[in-house]
Amino acid sequence: MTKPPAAPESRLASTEVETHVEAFQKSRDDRRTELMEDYVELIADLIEHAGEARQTDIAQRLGVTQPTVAKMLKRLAEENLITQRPYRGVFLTDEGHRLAMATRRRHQVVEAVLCRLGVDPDTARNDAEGIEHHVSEKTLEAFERFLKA
Amino acid sequence: MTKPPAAPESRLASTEVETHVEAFQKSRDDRRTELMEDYVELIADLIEHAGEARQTDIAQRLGVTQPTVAKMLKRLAEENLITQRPYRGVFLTDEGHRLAMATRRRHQVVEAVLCRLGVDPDTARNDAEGIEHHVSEKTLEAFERFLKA
DNA sequence: CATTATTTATAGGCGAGGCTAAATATCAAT
DNA sequence: ATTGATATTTAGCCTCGCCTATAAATAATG
Ligand SMILES: [Mn+2]
Ligand SMILES: [Mn+2]
Ligand SMILES: [Mn+2]
Ligand SMILES: [Mn+2]
Repeated sequence: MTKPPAAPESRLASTEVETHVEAFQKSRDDRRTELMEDYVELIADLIEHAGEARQTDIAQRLGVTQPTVAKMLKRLAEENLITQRPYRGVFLTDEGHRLAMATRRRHQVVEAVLCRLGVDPDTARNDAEGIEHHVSEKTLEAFERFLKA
Repeated sequence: MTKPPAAPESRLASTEVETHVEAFQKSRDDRRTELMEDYVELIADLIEHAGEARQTDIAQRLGVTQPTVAKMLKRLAEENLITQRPYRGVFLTDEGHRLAMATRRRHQVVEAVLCRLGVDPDTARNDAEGIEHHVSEKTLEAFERFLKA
């Protein structure tokens, strides 16, 4: 559209535009859930390794301030991913736990793939922390097949 | 910190925390530049394939409204990535062009790697649109080695 | 050249995600 | 039990990225 269908590139334009916009929309969508995934994954880790997940611990690990964490935890509670007992730490709901485990799996698989491709462990961990949120189920399965081979 | 150094896991805790926080900070940092990268890459594509990049075209491709694009273009101009000539479209500065080419390279390499690993083309394109922004130079080089092998 | 269509600009609003500062509440220790 | 340290809550404030509605400018057309 925008210009009449006479221009040479316009013939394929409409489908091209649709596939393009789909990718960008998925990307924006992923961005909205990235933080929630990092939180539940971190909370699961803290509970397993430290026995509890308090706001200050979470803040320290994420590198943000504690009031920032407090506000986000409210959102996570509203979304039924966690419950809170003041001064007793944060706990995952069943739904939160499922999301945490799914995120952890993706994180591990992505990191392992990077390592297998010769990336050094530090870089692999750092890059995986961002990449993990954009890996679809299909891509994840392809990664797992690659690791098994 | 937080607890005395007596707890069993605390011995490694301090370095663990630092590496963890580094990954999250990189992830947040990448998120800040994601959008700018998508814009300049798209603008380069539009100029090459359509001869010009107007606000309405950009909006249509990204799947957002035109005022959203107008506002973002102001930011990109402030950051010296683009220049604008009203009703004549958007143009990349040298800096913007360099960023666009770097982003395009990453996009193509990531998409190619996914395809090589057996991901179908549509999924590869969609996932690459998000993953590309979190791939460091080291990982990119590993990807390129993998593709050559 | 006057009218219409398209493009761009502007105003105002909303939620997410970050911050600092200050008030509360709990915990720990003397 | 009092005091001091630590943890949590709350209150503003900011920027970014999205939106709708509208106005203004330009382009295209009869
Ligand atoms: Mn992450
Ligand atoms: Mn992770
Ligand atoms: Mn992208
Ligand atoms: Mn891209």
